[in-house]
Amino acid sequence: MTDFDKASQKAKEFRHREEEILRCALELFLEKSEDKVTVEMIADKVGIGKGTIYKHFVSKNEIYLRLMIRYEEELALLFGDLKETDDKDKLAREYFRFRMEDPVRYALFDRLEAKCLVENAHPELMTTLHDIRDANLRKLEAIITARIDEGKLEDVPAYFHICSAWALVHGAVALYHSDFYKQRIEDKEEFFSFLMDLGVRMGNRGQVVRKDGNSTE
Amino acid sequence: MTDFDKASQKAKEFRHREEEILRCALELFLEKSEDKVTVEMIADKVGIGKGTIYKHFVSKNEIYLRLMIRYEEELALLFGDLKETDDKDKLAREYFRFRMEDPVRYALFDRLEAKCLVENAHPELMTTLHDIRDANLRKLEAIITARIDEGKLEDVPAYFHICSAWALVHGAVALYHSDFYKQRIEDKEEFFSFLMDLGVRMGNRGQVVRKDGNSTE
Amino acid sequence: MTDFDKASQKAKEFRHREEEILRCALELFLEKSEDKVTVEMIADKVGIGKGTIYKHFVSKNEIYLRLMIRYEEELALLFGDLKETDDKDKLAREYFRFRMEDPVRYALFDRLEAKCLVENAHPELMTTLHDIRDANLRKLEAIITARIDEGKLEDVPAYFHICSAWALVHGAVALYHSDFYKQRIEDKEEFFSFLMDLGVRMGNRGQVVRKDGNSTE
Amino acid sequence: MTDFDKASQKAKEFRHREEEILRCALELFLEKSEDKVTVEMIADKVGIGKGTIYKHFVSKNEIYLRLMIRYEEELALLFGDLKETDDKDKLAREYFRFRMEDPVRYALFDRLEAKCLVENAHPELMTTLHDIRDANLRKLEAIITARIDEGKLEDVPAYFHICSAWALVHGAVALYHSDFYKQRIEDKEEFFSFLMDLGVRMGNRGQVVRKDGNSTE
DNA sequence: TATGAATGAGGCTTCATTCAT
DNA sequence: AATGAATGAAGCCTCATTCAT
Repeated sequence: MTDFDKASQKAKEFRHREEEILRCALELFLEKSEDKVTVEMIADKVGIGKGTIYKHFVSKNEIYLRLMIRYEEELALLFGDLKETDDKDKLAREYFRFRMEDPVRYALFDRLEAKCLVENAHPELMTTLHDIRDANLRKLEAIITARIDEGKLEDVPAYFHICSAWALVHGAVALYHSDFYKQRIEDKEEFFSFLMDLGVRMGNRGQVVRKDGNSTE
Repeated sequence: MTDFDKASQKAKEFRHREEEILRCALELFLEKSEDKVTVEMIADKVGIGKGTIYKHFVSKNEIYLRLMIRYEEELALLFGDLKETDDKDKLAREYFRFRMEDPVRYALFDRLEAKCLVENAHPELMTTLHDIRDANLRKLEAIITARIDEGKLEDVPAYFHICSAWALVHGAVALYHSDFYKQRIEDKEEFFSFLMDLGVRMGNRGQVVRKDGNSTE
Repeated sequence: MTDFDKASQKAKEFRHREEEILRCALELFLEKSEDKVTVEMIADKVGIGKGTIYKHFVSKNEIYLRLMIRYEEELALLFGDLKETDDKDKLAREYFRFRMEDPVRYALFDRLEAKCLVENAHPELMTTLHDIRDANLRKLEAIITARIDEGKLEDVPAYFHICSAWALVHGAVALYHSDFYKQRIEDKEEFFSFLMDLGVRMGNRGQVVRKDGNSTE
Repeated sequence: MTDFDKASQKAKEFRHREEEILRCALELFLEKSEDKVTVEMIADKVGIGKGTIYKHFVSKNEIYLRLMIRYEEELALLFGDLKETDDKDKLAREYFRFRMEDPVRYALFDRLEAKCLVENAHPELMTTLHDIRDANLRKLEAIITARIDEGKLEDVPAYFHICSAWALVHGAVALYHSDFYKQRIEDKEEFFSFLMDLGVRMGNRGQVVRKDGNSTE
C-alpha cells in the first residue's frame, strides 16, 4: 500500500468517525432531548474520548448544526429528483411524507435551530444551512410558479403556497408529538392521510367556493 | 381591622405576589428564552428575594406549568363564550386569532411543555393542564359534531377537524418565528389572512373537487 | 437586635468572607503561582463552596484585579501621608521600602496585570486600578516638580524621575526573585541598601560630573 | 553521494528543522503570550506535524528553556567581544542596549524562566542556562573588579555594580511594557537615553556629592 | 523518522435549590 | 413569611502528550 493510499485510508477512517459521532449524537438526542445529552455521553456511545469529539467539531453547537445541515441536504436530494413538470400535488405529498417520516427528528432540529439562533452559534454554518434551504426553496418556487401559470393553483405569490404547506406539515409534526392530542387521535394512519390530503389540496385552484357562492372550476 | 381581615389582607397580598411572579417570569421568558432567565432574575424583576419564589412555587418547572395552565384557561374563556350553534368558521377564526395574537408566547409554551414532559415535572399539574384542554376539546367537539351532522363538514371524526386546525395554527406560529421563512414573506398581513382562510375552509364540505372532477356540494 | 442590625451584621459577615477569599487567594498565589491555584483550592482554603466564590467575584480574573487594586490602594495610603514639602529622597526611600517589603507579592501583581491586559479582563476594574495609579502619580509629580523648581533635581520632565525610580525598584524586585543572582548576592541587606542609595540619589542635581568635568553644584 | 553524506545531510536537515521550530515558537510567543500558543500552532507555523516537535523536544517547557539558553548565549557573544581593558561605561551601555533592543523578548524570557522554575522543569537545562550566565558573570566581574582597582568605581563587591545595572535594565524593560507608564512617557527616546545615562553613571566613583557636600573626585 | 488522531485530566463557570436567620 | 448567602453537581471545553502507523 502506498503512502498515498495509507493517507487516504486514514482520512476515510477519520471521516467515518465523524459519521459515527453524528449518528450516535442524533440517536441520543432523539432518545433524551439534547440538553440531557452531554458531550461525554456521546463520546462514550461512540467509544472514543471526549477530546476526540473536539477534533471533529469545535463545539456541541456545531454538532447540532451539522445534523441540521444533513437533514436539509437529504431534503435537497428529495427535491433534486423532482422535475419542473412534476405535479404540485406529488411534490406536496413527497414533502409531507419526508417530514412526517421521522417527526421526532424534525422536531429535534426545529428546537436545535431555535437554540442556535438564540445563541448565535456558528453563523457561518447557519448560513450554510440557510443556503441549502434557499436552493430548495428556489426549486420549489419554480414548480409552484409553473403550476400557477397553468391555472392549477391560486394566483398568489408562490411562497404563499410553500409557506402554507410548510406550516401545515410543521403543525402535523408538532401534533404528532403533542402528548395530549396524540392520545386522542385513535386512527393515526387515517388521520394523517386526511391531513395530507388537506395539505395537498390546499391552495389548489377551483377548490373553493368563492364569495359569490360559485365553485370557480 | 379584625384579625380575620388582616389575615385575609395578607392572603390577598400573597396571592397578588404570586401574580407578579408569574407576570414577570413570563415577560422575561418572552424576552430572552427561558434557559437564559434565572430564578434570581425573576426575583429581581419582581423586587423580592429569591427564596420567596420558592414559597410560591416548588420549582422553576412549576412556574412553567402555571403559566401554561393560565394560557389554557384563557383559551377556555374564549371557548366559554361560544354557543353550540356558532359557526365552525367563526370558531376557527377565533381560535386562529387567539393563537396568532401572541405567537411568541404560544411558541414559548410549546417549548415549555416539551421540556416538562421530558423531565416528567409535576405530573399533577400536567394533568391539570390536560384536564382544561380536555374540557376545551369537548366543547369544540360538540360544535364540530353538530356541524358534521348538519352536513357542513366532512364526515370524519370530529377530532380530525380539530387536530387539522390545531396543526395549521401551530405551523403558522412556527412559521411566524422561523427566521428563514420570515424573511421571505413580504406581505405578512396578506399571507396570514390567506393562511387563515385556508384553515377556515379546511375540511368544509363541498370545498373540494372530488376525483371525478365535480364539486360535491 | 433589630432587623437593621441583623442585616448590617450579615453584610459585615459577607464582606468579611470576601476579605477571607482575597486573603486566602493571595496566600495561595504567593505560594504556588496563580496558574496552579484553582478556584476550588481557594474555596477549600477558605472553607467554603466553590460556588460561593462566584457570589463575590464574577471570575478568577476579578480576584486578580481586586488584589491588585488593594495593593495600589495601600500605596495610595503611603502617598497620602506625604506632604508637598517632603523631601524627594524621603519619598523615594519610602517607595523603595514599600515595594521591596514584599517583592513576591509585587512580582505576582506584575504578572497578574500582564495576564489581565492580554485577556482584556474586566476593563472597568482595570480602569479603576489605573485611576488609583493616576492619582498616586499626580501626587508624586507635584512633589517632584516642586523639587525641580527648587533646583534640587535635574530639570527634566517630572515623569523622567518617577519612571526611573519605578524602573529601578521594579528591577530590584525582579532581582530579588532571580534565582541566579539571588545566590550570588551574599550580603543582601547591604546590597539592597546600596541599591536604595543609588535610587535615592538618581537624578539628584549636581551629583554628576558634567562633560566639562566640573561638578555642577 | 555516500551513505555517510546522506546521513550527514539528514542530520543537517534535522538540525535545521530544530532551528525552525525554535524560531517559529519564539515568533508566536512574542506575538501572543506563551499560554495562548499551543504546540499545534507551532507545528502548523513550521509546517510539520505536532508529533515531530516531540522528536526534537521532550516538552513544551524544553522549548522555553532552549530559547532562553540561546538568548543567554547571544549575550555571551556580546561579552565575548569585550576586553578586560574596556571601559565599564561602554560595557554598561552595550548591556543596556542589548537588553532594550527587544524588550518584548526579554520580558518573555523572564516569564518563561519563572514558569520553569515553579514547575522545576528540566533541571539539567536550567543548570546549563545558569552555567552560561555564570560564565558571563565572571567575565563581567573581572572587568568591574579591574575598574574598582583603578578607583573608577565605588569600592563595593563587584556584583553590587552588576546587579544594580541588571536591576535598572530589567526595570527599564518592564517599564517599556507597562501600559500605564507607557502612556505617560511622551518622549520615549529621550527618556530611555536619560535612563541609560543614569545606569551608566550609577556607581561611578566621584559622581556623588558626599554628605560633606563635596564631590569626591 | 514523521505524523496527527486520540486522549482525559482538569479548569472555569452556572444556577436551581436549600436553609438558617 | 421573607430573605439571600451558600452550595455543589454538572457541563463545556482546552491542550500537552502519547502512540500506532
